[in-house]
Amino acid sequence: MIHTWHSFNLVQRMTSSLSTCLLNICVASLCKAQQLEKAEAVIVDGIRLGYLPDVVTYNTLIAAYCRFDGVDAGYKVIHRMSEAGIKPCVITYNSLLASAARQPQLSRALDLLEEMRRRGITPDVWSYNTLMQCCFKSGKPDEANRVFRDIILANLTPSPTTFNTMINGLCKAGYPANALRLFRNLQRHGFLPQLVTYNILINGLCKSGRLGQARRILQELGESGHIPNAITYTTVMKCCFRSGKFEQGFEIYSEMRSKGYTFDAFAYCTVISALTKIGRLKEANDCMWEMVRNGSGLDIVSYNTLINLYCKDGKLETAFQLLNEIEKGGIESDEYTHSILVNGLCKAGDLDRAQQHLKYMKMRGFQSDLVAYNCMIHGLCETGQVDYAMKIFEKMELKDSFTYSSMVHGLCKVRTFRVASKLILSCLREGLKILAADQRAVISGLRSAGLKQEARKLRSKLWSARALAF
DNA sequence: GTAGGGTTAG
Repeated sequence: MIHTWHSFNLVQRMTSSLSTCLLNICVASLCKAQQLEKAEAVIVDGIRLGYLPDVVTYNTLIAAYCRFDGVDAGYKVIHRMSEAGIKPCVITYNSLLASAARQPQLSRALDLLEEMRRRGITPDVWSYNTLMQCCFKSGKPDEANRVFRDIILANLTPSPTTFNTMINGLCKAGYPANALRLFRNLQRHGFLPQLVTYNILINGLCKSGRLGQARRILQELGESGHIPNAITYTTVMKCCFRSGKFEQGFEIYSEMRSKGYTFDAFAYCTVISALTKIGRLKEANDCMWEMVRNGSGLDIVSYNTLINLYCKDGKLETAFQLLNEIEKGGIESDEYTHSILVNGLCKAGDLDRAQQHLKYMKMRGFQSDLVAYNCMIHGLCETGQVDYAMKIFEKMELKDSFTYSSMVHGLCKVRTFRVASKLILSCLREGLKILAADQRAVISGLRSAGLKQEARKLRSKLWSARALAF
């Protein structure tokens, strides 16, 4: 009797776990298809029919809400989870943390961590890795470093991701030398770099102009036994384009093709923008159509690349049409999209419309409109409206070396060398550099205008600024 | 449930 009862119980348990498993598969596939409301409905129906959800069901749902709609959306599900009598676990909170890191919202991430501890859920190395990533993305490398030290000093075993996140974060924060030092230190302590690690480092070193070191790491990657993947190829290709070695970059592109690597939007955009930059528009167009044919679901970066190509090809109306279409399709444009368009309008000589578009950008409130303003300054100077450019220049709160260079260049064109010289000096005070050609133009301009004393003074200031740069 | 590559201006 007892034996029968026991088997019955076992069968019941097995059936119920099987039904939960089915439910989870169903919820996961709906979440993947971004049909979150349907997934929730399935959970409700499931409960009615005896398919009981478990922590995995809710974790899947929360992860999807976090990915598609942000932390708050994910967090709301925790209440429904509790109502169903299921307690969140460390994975639940790690999804929420990841979402906070993506934004990034550092204070939110710290609150979540605190809440975990309060609820008796011990954060694991994933939680801390994510927190580190969040610190880096919030522009706080020191905080990230502190978390890193905590991981090492606490009873947590750092994972390869811990090191990769740290190396990547240091590169992105402008400390590639520290990243390389950490990499070497870890190697000395027996850390075997993963392919990701090499990719991170090659990219970081290349972007900071350390081509020799990047090449050395690429060579080490070859000797490590890892097979470079499409990401490695795209990274190295981009490195070549950045340093003006276009032919070498295109060779890597051919090699990637002949070796049968699958092209994704990252690879296509790298090639299309390089071809666009050097005016090989026919090839850029061919590549673009190949991407459109092959690529499922182009994102805003891909569209920006296409819009840029249309602008450079003189097809401004097509560019604006494309913008309309993508926004109708629910993809949000960003500051790149509109800076590209402002630049296109300036290059086409339509300064009025460029300025209108700049106003529109301001109204939409993008993260930054610095590049668009720089294009405007440059465009106005090129069309002889230097005074107007200067007015805009003076109103700009944020300026960079492009802003100063364009303005100085424009002032030289109308032989206003004294003002140009003043601008160079304030540029130096802000720690920015302007193009050497524009520096020379101002010095020789001052001289030719008989302002020899001022020319000498500017030259010596520029000289000491260069001397102090390292 | 965490980490890597792509888009703009002088």
